[in-house]
Formats: sequence, structure tokens, C-alpha cells
Amino acid sequence: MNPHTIKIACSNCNLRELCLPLGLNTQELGRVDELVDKRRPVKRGVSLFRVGDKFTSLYAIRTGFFKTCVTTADGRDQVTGFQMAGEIIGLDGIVNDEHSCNAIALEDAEVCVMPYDRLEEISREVSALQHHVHKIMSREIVREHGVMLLLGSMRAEERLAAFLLNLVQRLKTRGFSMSDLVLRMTREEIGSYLGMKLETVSRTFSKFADDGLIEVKQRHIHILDADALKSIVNPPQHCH
Amino acid sequence: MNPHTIKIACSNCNLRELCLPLGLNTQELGRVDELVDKRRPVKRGVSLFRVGDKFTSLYAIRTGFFKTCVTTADGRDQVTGFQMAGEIIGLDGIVNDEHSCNAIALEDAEVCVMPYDRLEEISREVSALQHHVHKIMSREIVREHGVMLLLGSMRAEERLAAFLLNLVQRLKTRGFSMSDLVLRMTREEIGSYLGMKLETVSRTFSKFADDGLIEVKQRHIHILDADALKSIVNPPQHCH
DNA sequence: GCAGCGCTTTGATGTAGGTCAATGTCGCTT
DNA sequence: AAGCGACATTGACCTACATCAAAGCGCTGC
Repeated sequence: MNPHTIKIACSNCNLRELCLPLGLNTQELGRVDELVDKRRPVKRGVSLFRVGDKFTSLYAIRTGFFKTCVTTADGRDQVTGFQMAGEIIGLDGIVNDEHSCNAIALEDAEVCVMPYDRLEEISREVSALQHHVHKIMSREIVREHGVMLLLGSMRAEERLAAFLLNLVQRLKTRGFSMSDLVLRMTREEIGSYLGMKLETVSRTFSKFADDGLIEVKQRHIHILDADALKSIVNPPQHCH
Repeated sequence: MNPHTIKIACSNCNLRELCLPLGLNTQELGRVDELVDKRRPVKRGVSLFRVGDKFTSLYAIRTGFFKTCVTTADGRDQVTGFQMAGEIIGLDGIVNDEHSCNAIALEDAEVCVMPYDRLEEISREVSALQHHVHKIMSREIVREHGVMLLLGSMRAEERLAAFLLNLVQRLKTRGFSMSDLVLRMTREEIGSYLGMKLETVSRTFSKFADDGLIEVKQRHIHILDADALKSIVNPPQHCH
């Protein structure tokens, strides 16, 4: 192995347990290392792919933070998700061989490029990888169910509380604090994701702060009472 | 081949072009025929699977009509989709080996049961099937993006117009009329899916009828002006 | 150090759609 | 065929959130 190969080997990657299935043997790991063609840096504000781009690859986020969004004919757009290190984006492109959403870096980022035909080929040989790919897609479907629930039947406070808890949970998995986070997106982007206007996002943050649930200083959020946030999302039942 | 085998062979199924990839050779078709373990009837109002059920199989709808829905801790629920003949349900179960939504028949139905481990096994051998499975999952992800857009940034009339056009489009693919449809779900279920109350669904139907876009007689809808519905979903741009 | 800009906060007011309630329609059972 | 129950429609009123508008904050670049 030359140093270059080592550099982009999944088997040495510190995000391995987020991207890859567990329990691969040495030979399988070797095959999986061939998945990543190269790495690609994406500057803040730049898109990794856009609606209509030919679909060629999936991308594993190594560093940085993305949003994905779709657009209506009349220019309104809807953020469909925020993605962080260890997460896979580009799945939307498989069905029609072209991307149907935009993926934009919210901070300087680097992704691992996994050519899709190679992924299919290696999945046929390594069944743990095959299953893993299915799980990733299924997870995305289930996540979106959750967003539909949020958009379809929650009120503003519930949505924002759910959003914060979700973010902090994912950050925790990556070794960050459960109580402090820095939002990488604007109020407007949060609002788009949650189906509310940026002013409502701001007011709701202020409300949470007034109620002593969080501290807000611009994009820095300190969570003071996670349980209270949870009980906003799942209002405690009162017996009758 | 005995008659029983023939009976549940995908290769003879009239929905084949909806469920299966095109262009399989005879040998591949033979393998794919092994996908379906058995058929299972589901009476109207009965669930095919429920939240928490162990995941074992995907289901191809042969006849009938389903809704899938998720539930909040406090009992509100959200319809996440309506599925008709030729569509695949159960993908939500892959990620955690148990289902995370309920699938309920809205009319007497019959599904083909495809044990998931067999699907993985055959996908490894028949790459067209592998790709097809990926496409089905990707299509579901893209569909959900569309629902997020609808829930997050459209108004009631736009939502209902988009809903009707989507239904009628899918029915057309199945050989039904572009202008007449029978809703298999209640106003409340439509409302849940579209993030609005049943009264608003009813009022919006009445509004469309008053405007001469559709005729509504209970669950029978006759579309008079599909273009007008389209222009509600994508309001024509006015230059400035 | 301050000018300018992008983002955020906060206030005042408007409205789409929710809520509550009454009535209507249809299909099913007896 | 009458009566019941599930679903749908319509009206009157209300509220959560949107909209419009005005500061405020904290960068970045000169």
C-alpha cells in the first residue's frame, strides 16, 4: 500500500463506524476500501450537486455540514434535511439517474465520493455492505416519516424542540456535548425545514430562553432543560 | 411447473411492469419468481403490519388500497402515504428490523409477500433486481421530499390540488381514467396526509367545485379542468 | 475604528385555517 | 322502510402563525 491509498481507506477512517457495517473481515474490508474513489472538498456555500445533475455517486460526509433542498416551480424552496459527518447524501439520484435536490455545504466540507456502479458491484459480493446500504436508505425513509409527522401535526414549539433534540442527539453520537451546539444554518433555513417563517423560529427560540429551557446567543445554543424540551415534543398525558 | 407455482409467479403477473425491472432474461425471471413466498389477503380496515412488528418481508400490493401512518406519543397520527396496486410497502422496517409505521387496508386487498432475506439473496445474483430495489427505495425518498415540500410550503388549495393530480396520475399508469376517481380514504385521512383538518379538506373540495374545476359527489371526484388544478399547484409567474 | 451587510430580534397587525357546532347524506341493519 | 351510525358539509368564530416594519447585533474589509 502506498501512502495515497492509505489516505483514503475507509478501514482507517475515524468515521468508519458511522459509514460502514460492523463486523467485516479483513478481506471484506479490503473490498470496501475500493468504494471511495476520491475525496472532494466543498467550500461553504457551494453545492455538491444540484437538481438535474447526472447521478454518478453517493457521498459520505467526512467533515462539514450540508443542507439538501428542493424547489417549487415558482421559486419557493424547502430544506429537506441537514446532514453532518458520517452521513450519506445523494440517494435521491438513484431513481431517475439524476439528482432531484440540491446539496449545499453550510460550512467548508469534505466528502468521500463513492461511484454508484462500484457500490452496486461490491454490494453483490459483500452481503453485509448490501444490507448496510438498504439500512441507510430505509433510515432515510423513516427519518422523512418523522419530518412528515412534524410538519403535518405539530405546532411551532413542538417542531423547534424536536429539531433541537434531534440535532443534539446526532452530535452526541459524534462525541459532542449534549448541552451545547452551534447552529450551522440560518433561522430562515431552520424555518424552511420546519415549515415556519424565520421570525417564528426566532420568537420561539426567545420563548424557550424566557422559559429557562435554553440560552441563545446568536447561533450558539446552550440547552438547560432537555427534559422540558422532550415534554414539549411529547406533551405529558393528563388522565381523564 | 404445477398450477400452484404458476399462480403466484411474477412472470405471469399483470402488474409485472410495475413491480419488476424490465429486460430480464428467462433465467433471471425464474429466479425472480422465487421472490414471492405467498399471497396474503387483507380485509378492509385490517393492518398488514403495525409499529413494532418484527420486519420479515416486503409486500407488493396486488389489489386494493393501503394507507401507512405513524403516531405521536400523545396519540395524534399522521398518514405518511397512500399505496395502490403495484407499489411496494414495508421498506420502513429494514433499518431497525421492526416496522415503524402501520399499514392499513382501505379496501379489501391482496399482497404478495416477499421475504426480505430472499430478496437480498436474489438481488446479489440478479443485478437488475438489485438496481430495481435501490430505485424503489430512492423513489420513496424522492416522493417524501415532495410531501415535505407540500407540507412545508404550500397552502391548502395547492396541497389538495397536488394530491388530486398525483392520485389521478398514478391511476392513469394503471389504466384508469384521468378525469374520474373514487377516493378510498376519508376526508380526515386526506387531511392527515396533507396536514390540514377534515373541514378544510371539505371546504377546499367545495371551493374547487364552485370554481368549476371538479365535481364532487361524496368520494367520487370528476376532474373538469386539470390544467387549472396544475396552475394552482404551480402558480403562473408574473413578470415584474 | 467604523461603514456596510447579512442575519437576528422584536413589535404591531392581518389572515388562513383551526375549532366548535349544527345539519345533511348515504349505506346498512333489522 | 325506518332508524342508526359513519362520514361529509357548512357556518360562525377564534387563534397561531404569517406578514410587514423597524431596530439591533456582530462580522468583515478598508
